[in-house]
Amino acid sequence: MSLPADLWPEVRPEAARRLMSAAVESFAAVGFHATTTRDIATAAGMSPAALYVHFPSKVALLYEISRGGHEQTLAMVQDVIGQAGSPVDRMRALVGRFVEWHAKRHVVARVVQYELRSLPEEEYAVVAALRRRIEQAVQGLIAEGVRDGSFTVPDEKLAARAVLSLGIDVARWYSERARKTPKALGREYATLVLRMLGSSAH
Amino acid sequence: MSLPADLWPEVRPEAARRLMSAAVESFAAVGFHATTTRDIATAAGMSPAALYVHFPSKVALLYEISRGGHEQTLAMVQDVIGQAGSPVDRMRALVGRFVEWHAKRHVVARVVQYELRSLPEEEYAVVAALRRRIEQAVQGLIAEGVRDGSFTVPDEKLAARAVLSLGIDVARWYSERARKTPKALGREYATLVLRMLGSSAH
DNA sequence: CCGCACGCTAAGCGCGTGCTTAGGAAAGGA
DNA sequence: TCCTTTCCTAAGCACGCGCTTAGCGTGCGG
Repeated sequence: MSLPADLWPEVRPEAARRLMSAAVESFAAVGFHATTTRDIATAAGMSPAALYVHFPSKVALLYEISRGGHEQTLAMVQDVIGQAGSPVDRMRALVGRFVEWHAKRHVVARVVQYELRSLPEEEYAVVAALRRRIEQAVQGLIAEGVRDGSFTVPDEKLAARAVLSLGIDVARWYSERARKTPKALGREYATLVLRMLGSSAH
Repeated sequence: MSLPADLWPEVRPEAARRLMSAAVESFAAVGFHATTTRDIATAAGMSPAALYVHFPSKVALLYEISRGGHEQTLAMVQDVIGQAGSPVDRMRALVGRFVEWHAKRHVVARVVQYELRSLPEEEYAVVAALRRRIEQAVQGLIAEGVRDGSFTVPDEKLAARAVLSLGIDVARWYSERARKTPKALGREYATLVLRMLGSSAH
């Protein structure tokens, strides 16, 4: 379960990035509370005290990872939805990219999606606001498709939730041993989603 | 977030059941590792030492909850799939029941679905075997539908995984504040799934 | 009525945790 | 060449954890 060094290329110094990478691996593997600062530091090739040079606390490290991952996801969703194209085309692209991201980055996606409750209240509120924006963007796209007749769903909010569920749950089960590439998975899931939304154009 | 006392009616004595209920609540709320034996015992109205009268360890408590939940789920899946009826009818019933179970029992479902990695290796193997049987049963039903022409999916295994993902992810987001009842949610998700599987009979 | 068994508690143990502190090494700038 | 800053380590602190133990109370059976 390797983590590309390009996950957070902008993080400086390199030692902080190594700590984040080590933290992501362990948070994904065993969870935030089962991960110790000694685990993180050792995996980063440092002593436990070094963690506190770069981060104020262990949970601050989780917050950086969580916020960054959510910001990346929101930016990607907004980028796709903001493109020109029919709701069907944009939904196909959105699901393809969303699922691909969760498959390709399933390690960090697992932390992003499943360690929310380990965040303190204020930090959780920040991340929850990002999540709402993602869901609202997807729901908006579905509403557009309903208006122009491409989609037929009785409950737009529920449909948005189902679409996101499929992508989010990829983080739970995808692994390097999966036979399907992230891109292929994204394409197939896009087909499933368009059918689910009642689109005949697929 | 209340838990019906009928979740494990067969567990005796009543003190053990109170401990399991308290454990489920806390495991669902903050996770296995963030839950302490003092948390569990206090919520059950006992001292920490009392836990060890009924369970050999904290993780044994988790295993009881996890195995029981998986057995209930497998029994329900096998019951539905074993009924007479077309693949479309049985899939509609299956998704309806599966989603309803995860919504209604979202607290224990959250423990069942998201605390697997906290189980020791041998206990995990037992639960993983139960999960494979669930997935194989769903995949078998999809294959039947493909054979009789009711479903059209390029990848039966992936379709089974997507179907289960929708249900499993309900455990993550459903709450008492959800506007939709578990039964209504099950019905709507069944419609979405039948469309997803390419069935026109819905 | 007495003794035994069961269920529980109070108190504690040994260990591991998140985080702190004092000091050292290396690099860079004056 | 010397001083300052940055990054790190070794060592440790205070606390909380999972679990154990000795003893008590209650209920039941002989």
